[in-house]
Amino acid sequence: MKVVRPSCPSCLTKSLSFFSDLDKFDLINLSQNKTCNFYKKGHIVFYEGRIPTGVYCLEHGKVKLYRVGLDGKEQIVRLSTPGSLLGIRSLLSNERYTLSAATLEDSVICFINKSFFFHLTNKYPKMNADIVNYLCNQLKEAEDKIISIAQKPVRERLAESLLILNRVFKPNGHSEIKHKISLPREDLANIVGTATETVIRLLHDFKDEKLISIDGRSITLTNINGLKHTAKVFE
Amino acid sequence: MKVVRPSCPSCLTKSLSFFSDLDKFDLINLSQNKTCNFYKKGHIVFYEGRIPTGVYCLEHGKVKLYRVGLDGKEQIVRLSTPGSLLGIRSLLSNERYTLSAATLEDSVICFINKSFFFHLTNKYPKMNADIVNYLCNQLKEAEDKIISIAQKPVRERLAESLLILNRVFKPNGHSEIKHKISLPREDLANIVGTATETVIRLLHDFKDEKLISIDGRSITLTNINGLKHTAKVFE
DNA sequence: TTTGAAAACTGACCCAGATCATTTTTTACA
DNA sequence: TGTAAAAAATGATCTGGGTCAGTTTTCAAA
Repeated sequence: MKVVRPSCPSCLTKSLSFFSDLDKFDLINLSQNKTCNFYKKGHIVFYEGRIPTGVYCLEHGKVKLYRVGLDGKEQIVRLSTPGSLLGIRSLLSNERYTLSAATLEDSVICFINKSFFFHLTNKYPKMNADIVNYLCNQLKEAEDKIISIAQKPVRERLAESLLILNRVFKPNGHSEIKHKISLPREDLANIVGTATETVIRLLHDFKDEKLISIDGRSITLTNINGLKHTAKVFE
Repeated sequence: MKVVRPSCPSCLTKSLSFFSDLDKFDLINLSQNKTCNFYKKGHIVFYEGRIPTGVYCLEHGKVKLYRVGLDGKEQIVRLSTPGSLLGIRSLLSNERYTLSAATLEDSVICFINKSFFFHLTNKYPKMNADIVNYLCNQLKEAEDKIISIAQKPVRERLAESLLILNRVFKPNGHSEIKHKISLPREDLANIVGTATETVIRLLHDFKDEKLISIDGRSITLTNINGLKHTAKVFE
């Protein structure tokens, strides 16, 4: 875990994040009050059960938030992309982390301590409003997931998850370009809430149905509308 | 749906709610700015898809929040008890309702319009903090439910749900007294995320195992620790 | 370029829990 | 108090998808 020193005023993900309204002075301040680390793929950012002492800001890379069940099986609850704050829920409600976070690829993650973060939220009311909005969105997505897992068969859920991953894993701003989803089948299974073997079998079916193409470990969606149809997603 | 007129300053659920810090003046103001209705058991408070114009405050009774799937099967996402605000998530994130709300028993529910509600949240910063906390809790509970549905067998989930219902349906403050859970088996199934017949069979098993007693339609938990054990809940 | 460990894949088998059809019990209300 | 409709209960059957035990492929490091 290497220490790196990106500066906040020039941070590329700033515009995506909660810090977009900070003035120049506070951005420099933020730069000085944060610590920033490089995490190799697969490394753990924080563990469930630990007490938060601040908040993590994902600058580059991808992170999974998950919980490990009694039988050792993990359930991925959410994926995070650059600009997201990790662990903010536990910090705000003053509780231990209820999820663990691990990187899905090499990532750069900054850490901002509690007191400085709250100093900022107090100074910028807009930040508070953004945070409320963020929590609302997460709640909506969590409720969607409850309904999806409770009611839809695995086939539909997998199609749904592939569509979501396609959005999440898309390179910045290039929505039209076909890109690869590169995630172990096991992680995919832990997102969908099923067994790895079932994911593999269904991916094979999807390939036969020309919905996706598989190249080694990575997946490309070749028929988005077809997938929406099999996912029974209509909007 | 009868109009009733309980006064906010003397509202019994005030102390449980987000309005506990309002001064006398604003409580009287709130009384005058709200409309309050009596809803018979089973009636709908709001429908998924509608645009919120304010927020509902449950004064008396019980409410289920649910979504109906494509096949007509409903999934209950959450239950609300007196003092809760209904529909606040959609109001705050300025979206349509994503869930429907219906009463589980005769209830009294007040409605506070958007502008007056935001007037209050602006005036009382504590209200904002309480709301953030409330959202955090709901998010945590939603995430718990995702993991529970994805990983636990129905038997464990049913035991878990009975324990939660026992807390939710408990008469005010009397935690030690054994009371009846009176909820149709179908609703119970829609909470757990399973078929009604499966709930009935498992309740029968629980009865045989002396974990609960069944009296007609209502259920009493007779062995809380036993249920915790079958639910694999440890805290 | 080789190689060995990890990931992906395949096949066989099985069971938790869904579905459907029917009977019995409960409860609301005439 | 009787009765009809709703809810609960029971039985039979079926299947989606989990589990286990292997084989094959991929890929990163030597």
